[in-house]
Amino acid sequence: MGRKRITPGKVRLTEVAALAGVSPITVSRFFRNPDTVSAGRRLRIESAAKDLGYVPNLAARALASQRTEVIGVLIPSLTNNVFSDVLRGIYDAFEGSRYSIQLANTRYSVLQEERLLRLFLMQKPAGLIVTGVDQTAEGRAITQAADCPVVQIMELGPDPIDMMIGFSHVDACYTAISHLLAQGCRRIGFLGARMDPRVQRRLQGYQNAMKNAGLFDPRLIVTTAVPTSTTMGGNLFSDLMLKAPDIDAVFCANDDLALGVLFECQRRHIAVPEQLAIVGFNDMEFMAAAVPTLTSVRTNRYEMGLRAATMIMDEIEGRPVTERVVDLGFEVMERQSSTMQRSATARPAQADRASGTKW
Amino acid sequence: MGRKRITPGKVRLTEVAALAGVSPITVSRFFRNPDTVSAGRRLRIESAAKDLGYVPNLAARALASQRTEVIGVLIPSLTNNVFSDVLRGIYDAFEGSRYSIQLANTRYSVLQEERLLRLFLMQKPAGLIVTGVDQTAEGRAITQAADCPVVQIMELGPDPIDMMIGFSHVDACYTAISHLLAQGCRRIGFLGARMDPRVQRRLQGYQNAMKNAGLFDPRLIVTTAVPTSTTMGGNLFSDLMLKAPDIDAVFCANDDLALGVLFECQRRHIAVPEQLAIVGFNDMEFMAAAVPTLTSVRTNRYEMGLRAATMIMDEIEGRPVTERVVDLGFEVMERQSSTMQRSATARPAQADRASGTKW
DNA sequence: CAACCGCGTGATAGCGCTGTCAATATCGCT
DNA sequence: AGCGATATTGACAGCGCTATCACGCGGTTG
Repeated sequence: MGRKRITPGKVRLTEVAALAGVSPITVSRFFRNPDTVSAGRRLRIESAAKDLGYVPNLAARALASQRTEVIGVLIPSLTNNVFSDVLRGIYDAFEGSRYSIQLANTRYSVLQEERLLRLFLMQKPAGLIVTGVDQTAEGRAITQAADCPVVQIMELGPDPIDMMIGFSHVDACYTAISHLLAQGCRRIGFLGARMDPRVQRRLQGYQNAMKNAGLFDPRLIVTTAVPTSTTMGGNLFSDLMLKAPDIDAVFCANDDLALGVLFECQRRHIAVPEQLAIVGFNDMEFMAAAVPTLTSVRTNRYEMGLRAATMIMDEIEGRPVTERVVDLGFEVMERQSSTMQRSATARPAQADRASGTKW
Repeated sequence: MGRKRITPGKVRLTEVAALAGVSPITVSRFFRNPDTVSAGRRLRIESAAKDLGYVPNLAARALASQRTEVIGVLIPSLTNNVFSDVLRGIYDAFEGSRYSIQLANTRYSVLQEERLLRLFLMQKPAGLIVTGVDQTAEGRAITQAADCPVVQIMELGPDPIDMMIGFSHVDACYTAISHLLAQGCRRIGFLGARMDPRVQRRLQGYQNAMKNAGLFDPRLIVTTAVPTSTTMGGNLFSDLMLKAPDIDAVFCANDDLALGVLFECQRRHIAVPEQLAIVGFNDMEFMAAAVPTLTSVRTNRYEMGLRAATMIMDEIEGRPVTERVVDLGFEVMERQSSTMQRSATARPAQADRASGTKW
């Protein structure tokens, strides 16, 4: 004969309604949209709820309303600090709201991403934040089919699923290389690890810049599929020195690599920037503290997370989102490692000892 | 007269049951515990569910069963990479399980932590992972009252809420300082930022070691409440040099600070380790790549997250957790920045230029 | 002055699943 | 063969909330 559950001092909508002298549905309305309830009842309900210590049951709400208040966030890595900045922005934006964040790690795999997308979507999330623009066709399709706001973050692309916020990695790298060219560098190496889609777009920007300058040489490019690390920066740089000992600058697809290159230069007594200029990407905090200070491309990661979250909430709550594709831009932070007063002649880096070491 | 919702091709437990020729409750049992259903029906249900593309409705499950499958995780910071390693372990462990992780950021505030604890507990989570042992009394009480497994991570303490996994920060720092003393260092500085409870315990370990050696001097300690950063490492070191110019070693409460100190030494032409030994804490990846390589205290953060999650799952699923307090230990990774063959006489660091710089 | 609108409110009937208990089938044993 | 014990299975009645529709009421409209 069914369950005979005893629900002792449980506080439900009904209890609040009884105390406030209204119907349960009115209490429900009060919690979802106070404005639809007349002022008098509003006050009575409010105090009744407080007196009883009422806490809404989210599972019941989700079941009855057929939707959840979960925001799904898909990022490729939990270790890469680039994403922790974005995440902080997202969490800060949703802090105190009724939405809760469901975070998942795609590990840079589009297949994993599609699987997780599917997993999230079957729970009918209130919104979705996904990294990058390289979802599988299937993943795009099911995401588009789900009618919830979606923001793609970290980069820009021609065909947003819904909304988009990021910057052009191609342009960012192109600009960084242009800066090196303006400093008189001619043999500029490219170091990249992991080679996820965003790093590949940076490589594209590098190639564009070098080809435009008539300086492209495939031997200047050294990459690996292995995840990035400082140690890897040193290793990649060592490889590069074997392939192209005459380099006068290195662009690193991220700052960890750049730090590794700096250390390797110290090990090899290569003067930075006199013999070799270094430029990184992301502008992590340590770049400005290094000796010499390291040039990098600043990206607005915290703001990206913050605004992505805001766009989602605006969309959900019916506030029109006019800017559906937001370019957050970037800035080349020119520091000691790439700025020099010198002639535009190439000076190879293959020295065994530094002559005018600054550090 | 109630809703007349049209539920077109919706696949519920009932639909699967109809196709499989069993009752809905049997299908429900099949999904929760396949062993309780006879083999014949098991196969029929399995294929029926697959044919129909059945997806369980988690909200309905949570409402009916009065519990969720949410694991709450409370960490103090999303930026500090120490926690991203732990998180990675936690996410890896729960990957593919039925549990979903709810992450929240206490921002190093016990009040925030208590608020979030309350927030989580009212949703009846399946488990809870909290950072550290310094919850408010109120926070401890409500957490203990909730009957779900709880793991405190990152450190150890005398009175676990439920389970605990970490290591002794006091011992770890004591051991690191002992290493420096064994190397002949006498005037060992302590640099700390943020000064959260764990850093304070490291300071305690430092004080114990220095007092035991009869070398304690409060002027050797420089701390700040500001969050840690590489730049801050340089700043704190500069302060220390003003207060105690005769230091021959610096212990940094984390690796960012240590890197900042290294850079500041390069700026000031102080030879490491000849004039100044440096030891960090956490053993981030870059420590082994620096020039000179930097000594640090390795902690098993990934494993900590992994095992905390495993303990939670074991507890939930009725597998007895015998080791309810796990000491993961630590290891002093002795590297160039703190190892030297030299006499035990103090050599002050206040040089203006390096004589035998290695880098 | 009837028709109409919109606001605030309430009654009703689920949302899709599981706890509880009863019923039946299966088995081992005396 | 008879009996209790053990696995399987099912019926029923909610879990706590919200979608939907209905209604009353004051104010506008033609």
